[in-house]
Formats: sequence, C-alpha cells, structure tokens
Amino acid sequence: MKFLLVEDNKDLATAIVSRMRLDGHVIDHAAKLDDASAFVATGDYDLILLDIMLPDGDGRTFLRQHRASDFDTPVIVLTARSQVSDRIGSLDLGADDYVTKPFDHAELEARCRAVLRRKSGNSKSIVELGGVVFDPVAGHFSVEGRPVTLRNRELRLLEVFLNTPGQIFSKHKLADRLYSLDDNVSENAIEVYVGRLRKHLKPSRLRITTLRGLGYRLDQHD
Amino acid sequence: MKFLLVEDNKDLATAIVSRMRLDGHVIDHAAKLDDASAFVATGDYDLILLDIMLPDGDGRTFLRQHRASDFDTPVIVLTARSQVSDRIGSLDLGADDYVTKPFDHAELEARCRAVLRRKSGNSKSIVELGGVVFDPVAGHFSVEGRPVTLRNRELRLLEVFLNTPGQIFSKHKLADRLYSLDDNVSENAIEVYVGRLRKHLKPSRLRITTLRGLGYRLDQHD
DNA sequence: GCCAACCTGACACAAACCTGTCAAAAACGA
DNA sequence: TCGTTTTTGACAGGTTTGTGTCAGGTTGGC
Repeated sequence: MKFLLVEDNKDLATAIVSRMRLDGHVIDHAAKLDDASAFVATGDYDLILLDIMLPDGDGRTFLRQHRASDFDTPVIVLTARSQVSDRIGSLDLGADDYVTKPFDHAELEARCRAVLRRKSGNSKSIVELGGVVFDPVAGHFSVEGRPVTLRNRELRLLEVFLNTPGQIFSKHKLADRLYSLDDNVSENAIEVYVGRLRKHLKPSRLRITTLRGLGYRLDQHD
Repeated sequence: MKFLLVEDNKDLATAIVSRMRLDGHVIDHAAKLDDASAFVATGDYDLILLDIMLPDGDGRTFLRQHRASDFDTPVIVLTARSQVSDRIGSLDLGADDYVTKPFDHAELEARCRAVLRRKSGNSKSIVELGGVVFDPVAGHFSVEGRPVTLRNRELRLLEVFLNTPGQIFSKHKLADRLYSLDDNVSENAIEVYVGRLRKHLKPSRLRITTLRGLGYRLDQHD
C-alpha cells in the first residue's frame, strides 16, 4: 500500500512516516499543498492523509480540487479542530474519514484499513482466488492450503495484483506502487520480483502473464 | 435511497426515522437483530445503520454474519462506547463507518452521504461492437467470444479505431497516434499493422476499409 | 496500359524480458 | 552493542519476440 502524507508539522510527519514504514507501507511526505499536488500527479497513491492547516493554504481547497478532477483516491483528513461543523465540511467535500489530533496511532491505522477496504469494493479483507488465500492484514498467504512465507516486497506485489486481478500493470505502475518516489529502482527490480512471485504461485491456478511492452497481468488459468 | 435502522432505543429510533423521512429517504426500523436479519433478507437496502448494543445480542455478530454472507450493503455503526479498541473492532469487522452517541444529526447525514458516494463510483470502459469485445484495462480482446491475444501495437491501433468508429484516419494521423515524434517510421509500417489487425478481425463483423489516398476506416458490415 | 497506392510474406534486429549471482543494506538476536 | 541472518536490487549474460523494413505482388483510377 502506498500512502501520501500531507502535513507541515515536521515531528508529527516523521512519526507517522516511520510508523507506516514499520507496517510495511510505502509513504511519501509533502509539507505543503504545492508539493502534494505534484506528488498526486505523478505517483499512484492508495490513500492520502491530509492535514487541514498548511502553510500555503487550506487543505480543503486541495480536497475540493482533488475531487473535482475526478480522482477517487480516498482521503483521510487530519484536523486539530473539533467542531462538528468543520468535520461535516470535510466529509461533504469528499473526505472519506477524518481523525482529530491528537490521535492514537492504532486508531489511524484502523481507519486506514477501513477506508482502504471500502474502496476495494467488498468489505472483507481476506482474498481468495484460484487456490490462493491471502490475508493482507495478517500477511498470511497460502497456496492450495499450504502456507507460504513471502517476503515483504513479494507480498506487496501480490497485493497489488490481487486487488484488481485481470488488470494490466505496467512496470512503471508497479514500481510506482511498490516504491516511494525518492528510491528510484530500475525496472529490472520489478522483473526480478515478478519472477520470484511466479515461483511461489507455481502450484496454484494463478499465473502472471507477461504482455510485452505493456506490463504484467494476473490471471486464473484453467 | 432506502435505509434500515437497527436500534432498540425507541426515542432515538423515532428521531432518526423522522429526520431521514424529512430528507426524502425511505427508512425501515428493526428493534432487534432477529428482525434486522428478516428485513435484510427481504428488502433491498442501500445503507444499514446498526446499533452495537441490542437486547438479543451484539450488533457486531450481525455485522460479521452480514459480511460473511457476501452482502456489500454499507453499514454505519452507532455506538455508545468511545474506547478506541471498540471502534477499531467495528471497523475491522467491515463497518464502513461509525458514529458515537450522542451524535449530531447533521453529522450522521453527512456520513451517510459520504458512504453512499463512495459506493456509487464505478466506471467501466469496455467497448463492444460488431461481435468484438475489447477491454483496454485488461488488454482482453475477443472476437465472437473467442479470446485473441493482440500485440502491443495491434492493440493500440485497434483502440484508436474503436474510440471513434466510422471515422477516416489518414496514415499520417495513425502514425501520429501510434508513434512518438522521434521515431520516424515509414508509412508502410501502418499498412503492415492494418493488415495484421485485419487478420484478427476477419471472423467478426468489423472490417477496416481502405480509402485510397485518404486513409482507413473501421466499419460494421452486415 | 500505366502509374501510384496499397498489400503481404519473410527476415533481421533490437528491445523487452528472464534468471543466477552477489554485494550492500536492513532486520534480527543476543 | 556487535555479529549473524535475511532481504533486496543491481548487474550481466542469455533468451525470446515484437517490430519495421524490404521486395515483390496486387489493385484501382485515369
């Protein structure tokens, strides 16, 4: 999962970033709205954590523009204000949830999970497909009933594929989702991980098809 | 919009029901879990408002069963408890949101709107024409039900034609769409690809007509 | 009948992809 | 803290295959 944090408070930002990294997520950090817009334009985020009060404007302006341009990336608003009216304002502007500061990190995580689960359509988190059972929350993965331990990156790659099976993902897109902007990996890294994941998926009925020049696709084979 | 309210507190229930009716929604009311299950089985709801503490059991049990049986009706949990752990529990069980009592009615409405807005955001772009089904996202292409694997360039060419069928595309225009400025290909390359695509389209009712000196056009032939 | 425009099978080549190996980095354990 | 184990991604060499050009054939307009 790849997040974008828009927050100007340096200390809070680094705290959230390190916690999210610990959970195995990729997270980029923007300190102001200008940067945030640039990040959103280039990266492909699963979730945006948005502070309302920022040095160069109100986060809600950003939120309105974001929705107006038809992005459906979920947004969780981080707000210090506690007035009900402000909260409603954010929700009506298209926020998917809000958290009032100061907040418990466990709660932020839970809300992230909940929002993400919603977005992926069905609200149950365990995915089952073609002889493969995958529990992204626990990080468990089993093929034909036999549990397999995947490494972090392999797991995340699988997660991307399982979220929308049948879709083509270009290597660039996969890199976007697996890595944050500042680590620039070669496209070969993706090839390597596709190869590794393929080995794990061998006994199952899932396979990753290569579409030359287009990318990769997860399909279910007979 | 049709809602179901599961709530045992009579006063609160009637308050919510009347407010929702005022907003123009249809809302049914169940006072216990047994009734709720019956309502869900028969009616077709857009949203469920679920109290956690009910006379005949915990609302979360209902929620778990609801999700297990693959219903994707969004659920907003109404809870009197404010402990972080309880809230997390509900979200992880598949609730789409929660509201802690006592709550402002405006806030409940805002959350309903937010949840419903999320659900209705799907857009598919599959094109179907003359016995040909084309899914650009999955890269699937089938003629008369039979799947055909197209190569990168063939796919892109087809995409151009299908976007505006019936229109004439000059070879120059097609080259513009398929190639970047700095690779300068001969016009013959286009002819080659039109030929290749024609082979694939043979069993369908689509054909690419040549218009000498003008270009090509995709049309449907009885 | 002639010329230009178009079609097409074959082919060479480069781009795209795969994979084993390895050093560096990160996570882990004591 | 330091040493050990695991994970990670770059690299290089090998393999595959999509691609555009070419050459020769076909078609159509005048």
